[in-house]
Amino acid sequence: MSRNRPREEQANGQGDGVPGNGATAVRTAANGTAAAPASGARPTILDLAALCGVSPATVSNALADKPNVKAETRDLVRRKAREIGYHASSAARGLRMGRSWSIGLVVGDIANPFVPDVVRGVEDVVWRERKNLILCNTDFQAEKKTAYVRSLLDKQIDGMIVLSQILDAHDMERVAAAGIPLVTVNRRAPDFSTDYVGIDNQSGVRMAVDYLVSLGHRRIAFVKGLFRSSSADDRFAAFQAAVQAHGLDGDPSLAVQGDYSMESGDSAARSLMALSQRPTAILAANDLMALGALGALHDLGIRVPADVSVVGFDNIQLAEHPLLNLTTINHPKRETGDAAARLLLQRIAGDRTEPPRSVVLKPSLIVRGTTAPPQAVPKPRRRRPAAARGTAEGG
Amino acid sequence: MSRNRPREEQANGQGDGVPGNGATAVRTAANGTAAAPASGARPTILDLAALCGVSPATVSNALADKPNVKAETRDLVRRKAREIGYHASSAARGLRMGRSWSIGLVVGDIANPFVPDVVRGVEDVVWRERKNLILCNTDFQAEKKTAYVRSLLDKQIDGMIVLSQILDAHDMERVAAAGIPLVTVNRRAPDFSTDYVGIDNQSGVRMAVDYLVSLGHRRIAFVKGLFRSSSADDRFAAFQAAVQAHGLDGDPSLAVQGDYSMESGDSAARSLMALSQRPTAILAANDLMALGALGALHDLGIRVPADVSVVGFDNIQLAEHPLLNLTTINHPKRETGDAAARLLLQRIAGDRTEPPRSVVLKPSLIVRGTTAPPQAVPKPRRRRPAAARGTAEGG
DNA sequence: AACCAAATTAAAAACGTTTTAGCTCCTGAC
DNA sequence: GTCAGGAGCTAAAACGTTTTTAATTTGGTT
Repeated sequence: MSRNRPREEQANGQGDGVPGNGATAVRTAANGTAAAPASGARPTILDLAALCGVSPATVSNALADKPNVKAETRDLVRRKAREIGYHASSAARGLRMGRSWSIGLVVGDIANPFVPDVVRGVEDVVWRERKNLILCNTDFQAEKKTAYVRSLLDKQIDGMIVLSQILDAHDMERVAAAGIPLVTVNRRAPDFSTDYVGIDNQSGVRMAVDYLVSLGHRRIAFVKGLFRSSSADDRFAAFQAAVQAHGLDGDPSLAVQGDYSMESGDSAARSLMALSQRPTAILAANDLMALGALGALHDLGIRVPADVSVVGFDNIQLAEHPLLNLTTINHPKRETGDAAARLLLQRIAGDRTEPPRSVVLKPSLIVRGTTAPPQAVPKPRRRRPAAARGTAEGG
Repeated sequence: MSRNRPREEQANGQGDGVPGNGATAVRTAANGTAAAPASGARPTILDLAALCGVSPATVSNALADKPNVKAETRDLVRRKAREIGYHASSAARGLRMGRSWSIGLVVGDIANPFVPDVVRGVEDVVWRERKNLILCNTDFQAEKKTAYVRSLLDKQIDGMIVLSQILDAHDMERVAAAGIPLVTVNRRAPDFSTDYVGIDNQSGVRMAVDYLVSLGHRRIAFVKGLFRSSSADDRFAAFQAAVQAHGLDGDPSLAVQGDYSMESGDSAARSLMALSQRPTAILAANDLMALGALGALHDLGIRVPADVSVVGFDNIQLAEHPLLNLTTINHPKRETGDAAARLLLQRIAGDRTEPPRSVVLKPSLIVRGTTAPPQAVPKPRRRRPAAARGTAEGG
């Protein structure tokens, strides 16, 4: 190892007395006393220190822009560092400082079209601080969740964002014990103990129901989401409340269970259409199920929106395709990720003992082509009923 | 700090002379000599060693299941480790061993519906080895790409997967110099120097063209993808070759430039329909553009597939929705991620000097409802022409 | 009883940083 | 001419592992 004698090197470099003289330093490195790193291995702070004729401590301080190093020296170090392509080892730094400059992002299923958009939001702000994102896909399995959390803690992540699911008590406790900040998204910790970002599900559902009622609908069906994922309960509860508020028919057979998948939306619609007294409108707890319903209705030859109106929730990217043209409640996905990341970064930088904060984003109604007054046009279907309505943001 | 005197502790534990005696060890820990970790801080290997009355080296060996430790001791250590919740610090381990058990995944835009599916494939296999995935979203920006690569190298990642883009020469060189394995996906390194996973674009496009020709189409338009993303050139070249092979009209105005976005598909279709001599079929380099075209045709009142057939490429999730029902070429996305991860893991575990390998996956034709013989039904549009065709896998 | 090989374990040296405590100049004030 | 104080730097101690080398114990033979 060439770097076993920094002492000599330092004396040498110092003796030159001209720290600003790059040529001298280069010659020093090249003349056989071997300040340059071994060819293959990446340079360490010792190599750089030797090359600059200063101590590792000074190199560290110079690169960190600490005030206790002469401007001249700082610049020299910086220049040489760039020259030899020196970059501090994250592992060493992490070990010493007890952090990793990466944040863990725990999602249920990255392939769900809702998720990547919020991931984008997170990435955007995390990137600005040059932190890394560790993606953990749990498939909603408890075991995988626990294992990932443990792994993240071992890595001493700076913080953690959990999307559309909750950690079990043990994991939660571990995270708290490790003192790493946690932001939950779309699903609150049972004890409200963490920072939280979500959407006002109640007002979102309310908007949808109000709108349908304003169109004249009285029998409105609801396709529920799965309990384990984002606030399905909230949305259903809100639906029930809204229905009651309007004094509508609270027929329990109008509420059917889905699991947030397109298939479940498909079968939900089929079972609803099999009812002796059909609903005139279907509100689904997410867009995927709404789209599934749309597909089923199409297959059944039931016209949308002439025979049945359909409303989704989330406003995923493809919902606005002219052939789908789904009326839905917009969930600000990117903003959600953005807010979660901001909250997390603030918590990381600031006081960890402050009480938990919440950010509740506002949904909005997006009226497209799958909604109309009930029994509107009992004639043969026109080319694209209500398509001319276009995309308008309501609320 | 309670852990400042491991020496005494060890001597103490050793004096007991009964390493197998758990009770003794526990008493040792409890009797005030402080073998237990300080309340808040997480336990280190020293704490555990003291608690078990053995040296840190033995603990390490025991946990790593090295053969040179007595079964009895190993079990004791394991038990106690679990008891106090000991987990090795990744930073320390990484520093010592020069690796990080995480792999970097560089994507252009996670919000592109194609991407999450391949990410799932990667995650699945990476998870099996309990490695972490660091997600890097480059937005196809050179600067962001370079910065991420550097950050990944600082982290001493075990390996790297780059999706649908290429690293510039400098970055490539850095990665090579660091000796970390790299797998490129959908886009080969210019010098073929890395492992590669892709799809046979040529045969995919060929299938699509063959199918359209077999339906009777002679004027087939092509919507090109953007150079910077996945093998747009390959697909266009393959299109030209196929057209030529069938002796079709090679009218250059039938090839229009897109950028893989839905909007570009929309405007491509509009400009194609503005031609004095319209194409009877449109083949797009990806599904998003094909769906964009579908939307535009719908707006223009042009019937699909009666007036114009549309074929996509990739088979993204929503392409199979009954209302879109897009005929397309399936790109095995999950398998792509799977293969890339496998290749990478093999390279990490095995010989890094072996010549680079390639995995080229086979596309397949998925016939759905957006294709039909040209001029098939010049009568008023039926409810869903060709919908009954359903989903059949061809090829 | 002594010796040897094998089986276990311990000690110590890395790994590459950051930070604390001190050291050495130098400057200006007394 | 000394002293205080600050600027600029260095030495050395962590941080928590793994691995190499050395030491010790164990058990079997003579």
